Formats: sequence, structure tokens, C-alpha cells
Amino acid sequence: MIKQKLNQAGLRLTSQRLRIAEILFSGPPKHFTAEHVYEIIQKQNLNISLATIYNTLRDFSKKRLINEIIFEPGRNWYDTRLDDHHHFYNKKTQKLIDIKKSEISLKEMPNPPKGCKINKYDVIIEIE
Amino acid sequence: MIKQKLNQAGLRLTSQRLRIAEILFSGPPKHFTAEHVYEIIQKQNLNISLATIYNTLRDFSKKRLINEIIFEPGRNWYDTRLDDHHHFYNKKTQKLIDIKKSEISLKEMPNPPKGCKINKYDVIIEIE
DNA sequence: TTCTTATATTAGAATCATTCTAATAAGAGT
DNA sequence: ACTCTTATTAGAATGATTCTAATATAAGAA
Repeated sequence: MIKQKLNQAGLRLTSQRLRIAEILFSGPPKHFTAEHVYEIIQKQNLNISLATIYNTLRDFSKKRLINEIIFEPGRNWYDTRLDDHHHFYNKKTQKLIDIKKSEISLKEMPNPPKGCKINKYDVIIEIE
Repeated sequence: MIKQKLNQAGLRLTSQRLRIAEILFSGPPKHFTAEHVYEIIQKQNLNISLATIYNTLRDFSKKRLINEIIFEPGRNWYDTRLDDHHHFYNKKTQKLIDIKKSEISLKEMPNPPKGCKINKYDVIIEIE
């Protein structure tokens, strides 16, 4: 349940966050930017400022409710899928396509440099 | 030889490009942004405009003399290493560390979607 | 060499996604 | 309800990059 999700993450239940979470977490996994969410909000005749969308996505990402993916310069993408998987990136259409973890045999993680721990990893395969 | 490299890529031999190529291709492999190159140019009391640095790096990248790496939102990084390898990315220090291809067992490439071909792929492991 | 033409360089303006500011509003525990 | 902390907001600021359009230069042809 969405309210629980936000509570567990230590995020206050505001109407804006609930509406945004509703959009993100209902339906299938999604790849999106702040602008995408903003457009959906607009079409629904809801009034949430762009700044709040940016803040909310950043907060959700920090709290690991969504995952940040960087594959395009100058634009922040997010993914509602949190499990281990990878992406094809079509530069022309600017679309991402999920790749199941099982389709890439990345068996071992190399040892990180001393004193460092691994946060996450991304495999981006650029196609055209 | 640098002049040959540019010629083969179909790039005119201008003094700016030669100076930039000199900086990039002399010495060990490097990770850098346009601003980094600009600073080096400044310290050498050379006068090359920032726009030209940006243009040149873009051109070099298109012609595959250097490789574009995207791992940080809002900033374009390049790599003089062209061979197959991967990167640790330390978000705090903003430094990249090379990972030899042999250290990651990414044996098989998944099949790209119909009608698409694989351009390149990047494995970025975020550490802290 | 000199001419010609396509391509490169440049300063400064423009762009665009994102973050910041600081004023107002609202959540949630008391 | 009261209080305190946190969230929202409009609009300005930021910062990397690209664009503009004027000037300069490379390199092949004559």
C-alpha cells in the first residue's frame, strides 16, 4: 500500500506525494523523467509544481522507492523497477528496454577499491 | 601519429585540434570533461575557446577517437581508452576507476530488439 | 602561389534541465 | 487546537552545453 510505503521510508504523507506515488506505482514498471510525470499531472488537471515533482522524485530515489538511471547527458531518468536488471537504450527513440538479469551473465562483481563498498551497478547497452 | 589519426578520421588539421589531441593522446589513458581540457589549455597559455573544446570533443567522439561515458547527470565525460573495459564510479570523489574486462564475466551479449544493432555498452559500478 | 570553397573557430547569447530561495502552507505528534 | 518541523511553491538562479552568425583558415584546384 502506498501510504505504508511512504511511511516506512520516513516520508510525510502529503497529497502531492500520494498523487505522484499513485501515478508511479499503479500499473506496470515504468521509465520516466520529472517532465513526464509533470505532463501526466497536468492532463489530470492536478496542480503540483514542477519543483515538487523534482523534489519528490529525488526524495523517492534517495529512499530507494525508485531507481535513478543515467544514460543520457543532461536528463535524469528513473525506473520503478528495483530488482536487478539492465537496459537497452535506443538513442534515436530515446527509449529504454529492460533486460532480464538472467540474459546477461555478469557472474562476479569485481572487488571494489579498498575502503569502498558497491552501491549499485548499471549495464547500459546502446542500440540503434 | 596524431596528424594521421585526424586525417584518417576525415578531420581537418587545425592548430586547435592538434593541440587538443596532443593533450589527450600523450601520456596514459585519461577520463576528462571539456572543462578539464579547457583548464589545461589555459595553464599552457594557449587560446582555444571553450566552444571549440566542446566541438572538438564531440567530433573526436563521433569519429571514435575517444569514447563518451555517461555516469553523472549533466556532465559529459570522455575516455581516451577505446578498448573494452568498465568503470567504478565514486560519487563522492567524482572519480572513475577502470575495470579490466577480464575482471567482469559478461560473457554473452543479449540479443538486441529486432532491427537494432548494438553500438556499445557500459558497465558502471557506483561505489562509495 | 593565389584562388576558391567548404569547414572551423569564436565570443557571446541562448537553451534547457535542474536546483535554489525564501515565503507560505500543511503534516503529525503533543 | 498548538507547535514545530518539514513540504510546497513561483520564480529566479545555476551550470553545462549548444547555437548564432561573423570571421578565419585548411586544403585542393588553377
